[in-house]
Amino acid sequence: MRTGEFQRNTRQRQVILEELCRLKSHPTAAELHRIVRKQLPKISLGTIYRNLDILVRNDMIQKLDFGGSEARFDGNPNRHYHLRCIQCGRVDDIKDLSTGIMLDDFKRLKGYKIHHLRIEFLGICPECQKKAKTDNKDVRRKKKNRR
Amino acid sequence: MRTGEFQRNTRQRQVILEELCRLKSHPTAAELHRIVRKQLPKISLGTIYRNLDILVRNDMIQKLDFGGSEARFDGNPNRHYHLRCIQCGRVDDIKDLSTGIMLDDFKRLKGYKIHHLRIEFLGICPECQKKAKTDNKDVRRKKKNRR
DNA sequence: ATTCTTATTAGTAATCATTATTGTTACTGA
DNA sequence: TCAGTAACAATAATGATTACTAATAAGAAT
Repeated sequence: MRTGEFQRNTRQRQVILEELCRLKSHPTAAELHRIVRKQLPKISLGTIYRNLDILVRNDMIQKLDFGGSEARFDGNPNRHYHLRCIQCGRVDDIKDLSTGIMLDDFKRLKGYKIHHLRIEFLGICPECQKKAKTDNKDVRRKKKNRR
Repeated sequence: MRTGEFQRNTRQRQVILEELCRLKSHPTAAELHRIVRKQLPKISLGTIYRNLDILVRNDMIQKLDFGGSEARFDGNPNRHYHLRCIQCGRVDDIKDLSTGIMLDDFKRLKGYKIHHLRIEFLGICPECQKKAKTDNKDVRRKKKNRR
């Protein structure tokens, strides 16, 4: 699945990726739509969503869907940390986490007034692990019985 | 705003808070609706949402709105860390973060298979800080000119 | 206790981000 | 050249949440 889930490199997808990577901001799908439309006036919001999804699945970009309303997208696929404004929703990168933290003891970071730090562990819970196992068995059985 | 934003202690709000605090799981609004309906069969989903919102604003519960679809709610208002299943959306508490991490070096935690750790800094960006200042000025001016 | 005020409710409609569907276009490989 | 299909634009559908409205009931005043 790594590379090449998609087999046609359309102009739409090229421009979406280009523009997203060029931007230092972390636009929402709608914002990106507005930007890409300057080059491709007929492109639809659905195409933006569809391609962003594909690019995420191919690890070429990141989807930043914290709570709140709209998800935001980051042209940098490498994991790094983010600063989010709880008022306007704006998202900034943190280049060097450790330095950033040392600098002023969590109170301020890139001009932000930090309210709190959220740490979240993402993984697969025990039940879903079990389910995945039995699902795999089912798949194997089905494969065997094919045709 | 701390306590007493609401002035009537309705049965609906009591039961919502009670049930949420009793549960160790972190139910969605819809799940909580199903549960509370056993005691108050006529309660509507809107009432659940409205009261959860009020309780959050009064720091009596927490809203856990990571990305994904539904937000989840936690009857414990004190900050602590969470484990989230990226498959089913289930959320568990982490009681002692440091011990938890030491235990098995991020690979496993409470039976979860950890995929990654998300760190997010939440705060107010420089622009919103400026805006807040001018807004306050406006408020002061308006107060002066009252009546 | 009874009345009064209005915060809160149930029920429902509206909103908004996102996803799915549909009919069409245009690659791609035979 | 043509069949098959990825991807498109346009638009409808979905699903969580919020807003609206008339009815209800909590708590104060009488």
